[in-house]
Amino acid sequence: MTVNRPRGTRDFLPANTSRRRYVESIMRDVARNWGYSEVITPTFEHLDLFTLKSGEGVVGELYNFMDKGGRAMTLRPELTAPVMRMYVNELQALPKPLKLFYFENCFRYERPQKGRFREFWQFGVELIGTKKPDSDAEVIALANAMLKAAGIKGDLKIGNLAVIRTILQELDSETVSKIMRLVDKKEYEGLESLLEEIDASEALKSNLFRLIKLEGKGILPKVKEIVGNIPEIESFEKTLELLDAYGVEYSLDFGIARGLDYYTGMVFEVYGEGLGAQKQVCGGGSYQLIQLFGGGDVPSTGFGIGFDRIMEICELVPEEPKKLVLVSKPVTHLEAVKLANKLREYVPVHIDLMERNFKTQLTFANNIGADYVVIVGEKELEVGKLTLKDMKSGEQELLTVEEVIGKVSRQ
RNA sequence: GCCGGGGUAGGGUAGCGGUCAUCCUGUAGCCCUGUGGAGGCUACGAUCCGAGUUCGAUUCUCGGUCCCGGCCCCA
Repeated sequence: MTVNRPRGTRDFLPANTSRRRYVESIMRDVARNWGYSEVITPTFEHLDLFTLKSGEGVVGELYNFMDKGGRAMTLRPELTAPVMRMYVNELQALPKPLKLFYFENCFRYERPQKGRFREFWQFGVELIGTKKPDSDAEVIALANAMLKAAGIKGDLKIGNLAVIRTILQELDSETVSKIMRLVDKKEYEGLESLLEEIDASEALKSNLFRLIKLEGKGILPKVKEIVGNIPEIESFEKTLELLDAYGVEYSLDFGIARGLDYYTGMVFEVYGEGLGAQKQVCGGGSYQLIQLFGGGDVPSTGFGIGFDRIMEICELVPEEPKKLVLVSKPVTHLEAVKLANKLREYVPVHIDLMERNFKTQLTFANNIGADYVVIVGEKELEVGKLTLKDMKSGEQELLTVEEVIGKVSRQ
């Protein structure tokens, strides 16, 4: 009987793993260069953390369990809530703005499909303590920079929930949620019948439909016509101005509603090219969560990047280091081991571990795509040198250890 | 939770009620005890699981499971 991977999980083979690590390191570098610090939170948390944020309904999509002390726990389904919890628990006194990022695996009990797994990796950023136009702009620009660094082509759409909330202000919050959901999905027929059902005013209906049908970059004046010059628009305008300065390309979409209610103002999403039904690679916005977890009235802005979806369309390939195989004979093997120790300070070195004969060691070098073979044989040791063979050209020369090091570590 | 398409050695495949289940590739070893990529030989290795139909099931039926895509959901 063989044991298989749990459903919705993946094994990452060497080539894939090295690609993932490579892209990961590129994205980490970008975040660090923007002044963000990495944090790690626990793989599992109290179930409450997530039901508090997303409602009891999420339990169905969680890998939750009772621990041996009878506590309700769950593997984390996302990282914004844990990071906010961490902030409330121990980071409240740090100077603002507080700039954090994370890159961890998350777990959701869902039906797997293209770009959706039960264990998946999320890269994300949280900027805590401000909601000025500059902070919104920086977060969007950082998301854009990270995706760009990973070579991802996608559509960036930016919206602002204050606008739609202004239009819907006369309605109760439950109805607002329903409407936002339909707006987000662009289900206009369903929206129309819902508005009919709740007997919404003509003004509301026409304002709403005018708003969500606006597209493109220069629509802000029209938005002002619809909702008036509310302060949020002024601030939003500054954010966009800053984004232009950052050189970020985007379009506006006031139909972005982003699921839950804690998003307050700016929201944005990025859709990757070349993905299936699950093509959103990045989503974020400004939100209010800290109070919910027992902290102060502190605003934040953040985003999450679906790393697995990035890898699906990312074409970056890391440059592999030169590989070297040491070929030895039984009588020279100990010398070869000593040499391996030395060479491993410079390049990845393979040495025979299977007591194979000379020829088979060479075949092995060929099979693993070695760039160099260093022969440690009697003839070489007699004259205190080594044979370096270039596996591409087949050429070989007799060199001292220092000369070998010089040659193989040159690139 | 729902819908569709799938599941034959590690990877890729053929067979589709009836001899020992096909071929390619891979891995290990040998031919070949100091020179790789070719060739030959040998070994390893599979019908997803369970029930049913049948004299007989890899093949047909049902259920499960897993994979792929989609729906729902998407924090």
